[in-house]
Amino acid sequence: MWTLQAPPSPCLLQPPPSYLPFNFLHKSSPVFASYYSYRPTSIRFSTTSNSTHIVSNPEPTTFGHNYNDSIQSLCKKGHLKEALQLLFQEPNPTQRTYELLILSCSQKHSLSHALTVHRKLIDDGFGQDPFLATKLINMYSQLDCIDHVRHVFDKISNRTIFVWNAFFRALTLAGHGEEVLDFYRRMNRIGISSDRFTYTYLLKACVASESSSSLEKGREIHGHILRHGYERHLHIMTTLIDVYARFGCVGNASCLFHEMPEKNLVSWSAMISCYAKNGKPLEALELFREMMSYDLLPNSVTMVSVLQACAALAALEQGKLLHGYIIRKGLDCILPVLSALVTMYARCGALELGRRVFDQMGKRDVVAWNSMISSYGIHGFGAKAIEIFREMIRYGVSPSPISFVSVLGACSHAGLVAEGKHLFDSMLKEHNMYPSVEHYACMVDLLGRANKLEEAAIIIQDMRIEPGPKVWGSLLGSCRIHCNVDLAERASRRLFELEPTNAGNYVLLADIYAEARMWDEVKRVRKLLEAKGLRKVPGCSWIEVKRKIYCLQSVDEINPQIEQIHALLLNLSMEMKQNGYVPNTRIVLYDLEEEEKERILLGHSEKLAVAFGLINNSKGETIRISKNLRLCEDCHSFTKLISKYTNREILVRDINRFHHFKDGVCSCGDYW
DNA sequence: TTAGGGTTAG
Repeated sequence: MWTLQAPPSPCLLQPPPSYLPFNFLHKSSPVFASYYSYRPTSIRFSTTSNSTHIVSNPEPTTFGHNYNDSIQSLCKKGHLKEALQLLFQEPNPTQRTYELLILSCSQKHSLSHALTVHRKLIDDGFGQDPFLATKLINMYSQLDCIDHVRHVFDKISNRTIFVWNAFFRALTLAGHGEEVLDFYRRMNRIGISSDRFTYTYLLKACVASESSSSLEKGREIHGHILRHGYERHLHIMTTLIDVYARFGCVGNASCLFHEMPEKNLVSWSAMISCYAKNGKPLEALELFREMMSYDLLPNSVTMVSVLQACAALAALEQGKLLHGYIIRKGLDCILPVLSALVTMYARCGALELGRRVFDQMGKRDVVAWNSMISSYGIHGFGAKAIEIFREMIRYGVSPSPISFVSVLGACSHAGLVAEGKHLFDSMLKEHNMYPSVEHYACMVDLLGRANKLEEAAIIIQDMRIEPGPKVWGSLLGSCRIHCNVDLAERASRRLFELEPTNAGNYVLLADIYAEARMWDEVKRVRKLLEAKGLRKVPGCSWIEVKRKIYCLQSVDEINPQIEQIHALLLNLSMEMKQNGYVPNTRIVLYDLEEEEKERILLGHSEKLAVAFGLINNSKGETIRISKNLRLCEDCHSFTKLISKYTNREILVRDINRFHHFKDGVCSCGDYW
């Protein structure tokens, strides 16, 4: 159907009639000029089809402007209210008009204006336009209004693949990954084919889904991708690498990456990030070097992952080189890069350098503040972490859930129980934030470490949400420190149900039994571990010597200096034994002769790294080590004595925190 | 019209 509307009256150049919804034509209003330059001819073409609206209003005015140009110009300048006033003046807004306004509502993050635009759009007969439905879904998604997203999706009858894709994206962003997969099945049942965009959203939905079978679903989508011939698609393959990375399937990710026929900076960065995040920092740095050898220049995103890898390795010299590169390439004004630098320096033991980067930041977002809070935390400066936390609030930055995890973690490392409790209580009272499982886990850790195990158990009992594996894991960890067998058995029973394949839980329980000399129980847990085909994560320590990073493992046959290392450790051990060192053989999980247990203890990766540092570093140079697990009691007391005996400063960062050994004392005050 | 990688914690 064609509708030819009456041409506008020439009186449009006169002042507007008084019935206009807004008094927008005050001379100071930015819309004033636009209004008077607008002279549409308003020929509107539309069809009755529910899928197509060809509505056009393209005529330039005498002044070289048309209506949509005016709307666009107002939107660009951020004058959304005025653009809306203009909308109500126009008898024939077009699809383009609404597209511009929807975009502007998203940018201005204004739900009230969004609702106005949406209502007017329906009144003007665009309610079934799939193009605009897609835009509306994106808009409501950005405004965090998932119910409005659902409403738009429910109402639109012509659901093009664009509409489905936008809906999947919105649901995923809102954390409803599980639902995406249900709708995907529905979409398949009614015979709508996916396109390349659908697969990337489906994969992201698998990651967002909290179901225990998310990985399997991801693999299923991978199968669909292969069946539909997208296995060479750059974006889909990159997303797939990221999905496997997030599930910790480094092997799968690496296979895909190496089989990709075409790679770009994003795919390289995704793989580097996968290694950095999954305990393979050396591989991350190696891949970064390889990428650079192809003259592919890293961007800020790549640099963040590489800095993470340096942080994991405590590779200070490498980190400094990267900092130089970041400055040369002008990436030192990008907030995530600066936050990553703060963390890198702190995790490499150079807290002061991290603080310097933090102090020089012109602008600080909550992540930057959190980086600094956790940096003080891992170094054991709990009071300082609380001070930074308070300073952040004074500066007007609202704490995020991670700010609380960081500051509570800092209290935990420093044994600040009362302060931690107070901060925990302030979450709801002062910041209107309900504690999550992570926060409860921090509280259990705080109380547990401080040997208030029963109080920690009561916290779990009174939780308003289901205690997850993190909470029970914290309790089990505390039972390990204070050797509480009864509570450990309770915690591990739950953990074995919740995380049947996490080897770490079985090892912790076996450690507790070993410490209590309950050898039959140790054997039982070990058998359970073997029956499930699980393996203890092997301990490994990294050390940087003359800008090169070395990895030492307890069963190390790769290092050419291994014999020299063993000999040095044996000598040191014998000499220190004469000066009071007693090997803590109780932590060895096997019921062996004392001598054999001592030999096992001397083979711990952290001691090998210390010896390697003593052999290869210059005299007096600080030894910096990073370890993938928690430092064991024996390595801790051994390193304390070595620092005194060899007059060396030794920095060891374990999975939890920093240990700064000097003159026979550790900065953690033996509380870790 | 839609798309891929990143920052903070335990």
